[in-house]
Amino acid sequence: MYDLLIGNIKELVPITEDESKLIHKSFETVHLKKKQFLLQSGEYSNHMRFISQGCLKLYSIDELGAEHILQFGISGWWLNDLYAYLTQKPATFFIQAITDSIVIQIHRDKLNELFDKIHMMDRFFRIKTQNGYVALMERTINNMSQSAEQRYLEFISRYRDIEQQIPQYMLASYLGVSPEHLSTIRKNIRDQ
Amino acid sequence: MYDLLIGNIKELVPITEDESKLIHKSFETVHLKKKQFLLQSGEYSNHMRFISQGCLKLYSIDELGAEHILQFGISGWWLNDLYAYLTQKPATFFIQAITDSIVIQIHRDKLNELFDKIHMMDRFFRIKTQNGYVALMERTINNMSQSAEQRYLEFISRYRDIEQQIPQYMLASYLGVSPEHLSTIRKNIRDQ
DNA sequence: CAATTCCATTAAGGTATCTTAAGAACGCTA
DNA sequence: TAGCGTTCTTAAGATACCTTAATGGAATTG
Repeated sequence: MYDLLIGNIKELVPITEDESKLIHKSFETVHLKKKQFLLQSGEYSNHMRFISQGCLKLYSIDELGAEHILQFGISGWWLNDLYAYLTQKPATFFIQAITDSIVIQIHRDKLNELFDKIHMMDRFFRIKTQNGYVALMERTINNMSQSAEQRYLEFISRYRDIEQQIPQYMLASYLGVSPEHLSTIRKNIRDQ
Repeated sequence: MYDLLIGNIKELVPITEDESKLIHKSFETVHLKKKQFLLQSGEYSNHMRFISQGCLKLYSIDELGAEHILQFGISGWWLNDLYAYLTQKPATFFIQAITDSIVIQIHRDKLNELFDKIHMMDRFFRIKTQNGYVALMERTINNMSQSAEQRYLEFISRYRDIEQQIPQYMLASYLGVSPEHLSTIRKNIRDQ
């Protein structure tokens, strides 16, 4: 189960056998049932989280009670309310399991220890964060320059594996449209 | 002029006098006239860039020729097409001076040398990127959950110093609305 | 397996924002 | 200081997307 995590790290930076053991020991495992929360708004987010199995969503709820999904995560992805983690303020986001899931997480204190002991861990998270930043940048541009239909088509071609694990209204929330509108978009595509 | 850069680094991580000299030597200075380009789509982005003076914009142009501003940068900010820098692929964004500007930049090869020589530089860019990621995350949520008027009000209260350096149609592009609509938004606020 | 809740579809009317077009104000530069 | 390009404003008609509401099918639970 930890092979996925260690493999994920080794893809980007070299680590020794001893270091990978130390990393393994520093993480803990969390099992989640469908709809169970890993983090709720108001709580403190003290862990960096890696999805070993399943599918989760990161979302916020606005003043009107509407849910806005910022990110999905599946096996092999990192997922967190990074703002809450970094600032150590109460979270503004929720993280919830969409399907039964297994998450491997490390406490901030342990991670900071790793940063001091293993230079490559700093580099690993620098690169991971840069990649995450780039993906978010692309998404922002897409949201600004593309129609909902274009965004939908891009999502399903890019993340077919995610689309198959989530209900359609969640995808609508991620795309920033109402479920009804996503339904008519799909109808229009069908009718073409 | 480099004091701002060194200060910017020291705000986040400790570095020695020798290291700060090495950092200084590794950067180069670029002077830009208003409207001059620091990077154009199709070019390679081989530098990490820090704004010493002035105001610049990072934007893309979509298939219809419309400009979408992803980020402004002013004195003391880092600004780059991170995707092009990291992947070493041709840039998809433009970086252009809005006012006469001075940029301090470091070539990727030199920066990678610094990463190997100075552990804290890895950490510095990890934290910087995390902060940038968090800011972009907030912006994404705001774009999804707020009206154009709310986004405008938030921008001017948060970035008054930027608003004063840029024409209104550029702010419209950043907010993702037409200049005409931003104008009517302002009129509505006035009339309230 | 029946009941109930959840989810996707469809349609109608409403709202936010866009597009186009025109003119007014502003700020350079000759 | 006149002239010219740039930026901002206003308004009208068009469009994308939302809200509400109703229906039927699918999934979950007792």
